[in-house]
Amino acid sequence: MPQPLPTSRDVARLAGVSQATVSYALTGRGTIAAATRERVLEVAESIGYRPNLAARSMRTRRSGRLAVITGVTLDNQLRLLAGASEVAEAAGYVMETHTVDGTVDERTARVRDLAASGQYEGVLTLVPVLPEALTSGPSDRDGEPANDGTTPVVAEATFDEQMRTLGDLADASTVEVFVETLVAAGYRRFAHVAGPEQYASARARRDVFLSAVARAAADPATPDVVSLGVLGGSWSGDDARRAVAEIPADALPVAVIAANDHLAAGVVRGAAERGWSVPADLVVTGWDNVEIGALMIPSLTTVDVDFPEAGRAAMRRLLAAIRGEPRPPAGGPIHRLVWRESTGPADALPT
Amino acid sequence: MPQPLPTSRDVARLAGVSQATVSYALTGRGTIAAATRERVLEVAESIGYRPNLAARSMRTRRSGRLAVITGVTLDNQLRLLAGASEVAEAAGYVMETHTVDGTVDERTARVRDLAASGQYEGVLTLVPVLPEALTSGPSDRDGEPANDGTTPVVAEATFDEQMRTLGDLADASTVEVFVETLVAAGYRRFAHVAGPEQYASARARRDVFLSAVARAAADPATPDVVSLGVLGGSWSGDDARRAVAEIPADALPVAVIAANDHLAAGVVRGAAERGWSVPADLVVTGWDNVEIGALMIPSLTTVDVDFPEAGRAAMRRLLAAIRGEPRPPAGGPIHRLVWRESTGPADALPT
DNA sequence: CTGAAAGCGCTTACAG
DNA sequence: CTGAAAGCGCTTACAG
Repeated sequence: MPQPLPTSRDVARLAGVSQATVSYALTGRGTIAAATRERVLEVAESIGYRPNLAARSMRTRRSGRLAVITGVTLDNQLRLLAGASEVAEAAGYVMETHTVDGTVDERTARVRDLAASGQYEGVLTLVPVLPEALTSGPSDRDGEPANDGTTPVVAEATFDEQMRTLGDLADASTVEVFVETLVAAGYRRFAHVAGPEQYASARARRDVFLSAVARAAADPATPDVVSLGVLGGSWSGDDARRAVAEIPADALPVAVIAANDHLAAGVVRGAAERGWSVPADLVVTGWDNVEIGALMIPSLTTVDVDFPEAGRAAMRRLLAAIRGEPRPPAGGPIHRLVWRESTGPADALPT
Repeated sequence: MPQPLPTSRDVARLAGVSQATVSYALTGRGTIAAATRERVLEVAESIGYRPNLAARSMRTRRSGRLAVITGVTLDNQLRLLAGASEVAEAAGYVMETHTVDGTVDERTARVRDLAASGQYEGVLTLVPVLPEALTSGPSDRDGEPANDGTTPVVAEATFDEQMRTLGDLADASTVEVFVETLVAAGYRRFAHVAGPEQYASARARRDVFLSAVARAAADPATPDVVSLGVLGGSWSGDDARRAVAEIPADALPVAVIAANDHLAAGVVRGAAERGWSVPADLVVTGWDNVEIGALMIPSLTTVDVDFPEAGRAAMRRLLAAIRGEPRPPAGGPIHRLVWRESTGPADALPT
């Protein structure tokens, strides 16, 4: 049933040339007369010839394929993948996606395994892994080479020695801006509704929250700033809703930094259930700029994350590593604060 | 720098056997003594031998790879892909994702091209294409073979002769349940906030809305049921918010069927801007069951869509086509109505 | 139960 | 500028 596909030998026979000439005509590599080249291309086209990529790959030892490791949970990963795929395709690579689950060690093992498989010219992981799985490019000054293999492995995010996460997406420094801005606007009591401990981004946001509030409290100008603590600990908006019950009633007005928009939506709902008004009694910030957040009542103050750009940047780093080029310069910032109704009227806050 | 990976010849030499024996030991195909097999496996393991898949593929003429075509827009696609990938991996295939954009004709051409490339054992498209791009399996009674190629092509959704979409995800029949239930609850004036014309799912929801309202109006028991028309026409929640302005003020109470949750959120906000209360003055339904919809005030009545199952089902159909098996039986329903606050108190509506 | 040999479809020095 | 030949790493009849 599977009728044989035409091969370069067929093209050669029909065009009255050798297989080598067909190869030269198609790849544009050797030297070849324009007329010959044209005739070969015509014949190839006419019989619907498509080079067998497996054969080509075996001969050239280049698979033209990249592996991208993604996690199971976040919807945002698709936008990351779209950005990465855009850059990979433009560079002539096909991207294969592998989904991993499990602990850091398991993810790290999976990444090493894919790199060792020899099937790929490079591996990009969008989920954090231990540094030992990564190769460092020739000009990558800031990390010691850990993977001695031959396949470059690059990560969007990695763990440093204290198991903190480094990477664009895990950068939580905008939480500091939230806190400072709200302190300047007069808020004194702060709470954080955190995401799960095992998420690097969740830990980063929590840590920045705690240090920013501590710094404000240490500031002689605002000695009355106080942290009401870290609540929650999952990505469930319903948990966030329940967490509002733990905020003391006499703490109003209170400012809540939620680890993402779903949690922020839960906080709004939890506040309503206690008869609190947002933003009059409680202000809240989210993260991710989910589309619906702009339409909620009140609309959510949040952090817009340029996922496609993060994906593109990560893929650019992988391509550079494959080509032995220096690590490309960082692109623009991928985080942007979006102030909306959930933190009060715009004129009460800086833009 | 790229130090050569060990080959089956290396394993053979080290184990003191022939290359053929190594192949038999690894694939478990020929007949081989248990002791020999074990020794070969040990050697292979010890030198970290991994078969070169390109070479194997060239010899067996089986690539072990499937192409999945996905669109650029919907976040939900990731969940579809996850389901499809689960089934593909379990069957021993690697899945490669290709993103397409453009018109139906362009998408159709792209799918045909991928099928003709000979790189894949099968192609699954999650975006609608014309039937001419599809192959029909040997036992696929309900469609004539259009693609004469050798690579099976299966679609999650396809267009019929009237360019209507057929497929699980495009099934909009639950819109009918929304309308009928709201008519039974006493609502008489209905509006639809539609998605973009070029989306099959948007067209299907609009069509079912129109026919369901027409049917209710034709029912002697409810002759006063009336359609206020189709508003909107994009996936932008902000457009939906503005569309509320087109609803006549004297139409209250009104029931709005929105094509998805983002649009429904826009409708809620648009209603608030006109001083209308949801659900007292206006009830609204969405689609997709986005996580945040359960936390909004009011929470959104919606349709939960089992995207992973839709992906699994589509991949099962592709695998059956590849194996020449009959089309697998349909799984359970992938749509489930979720009644929430945006259509009024639960006790006023059936569950 | 095991090995020698052919061949999958390409590309690439090397001659001419 | 073009062709003959080798070889990428596997698998698979076919002998033995």
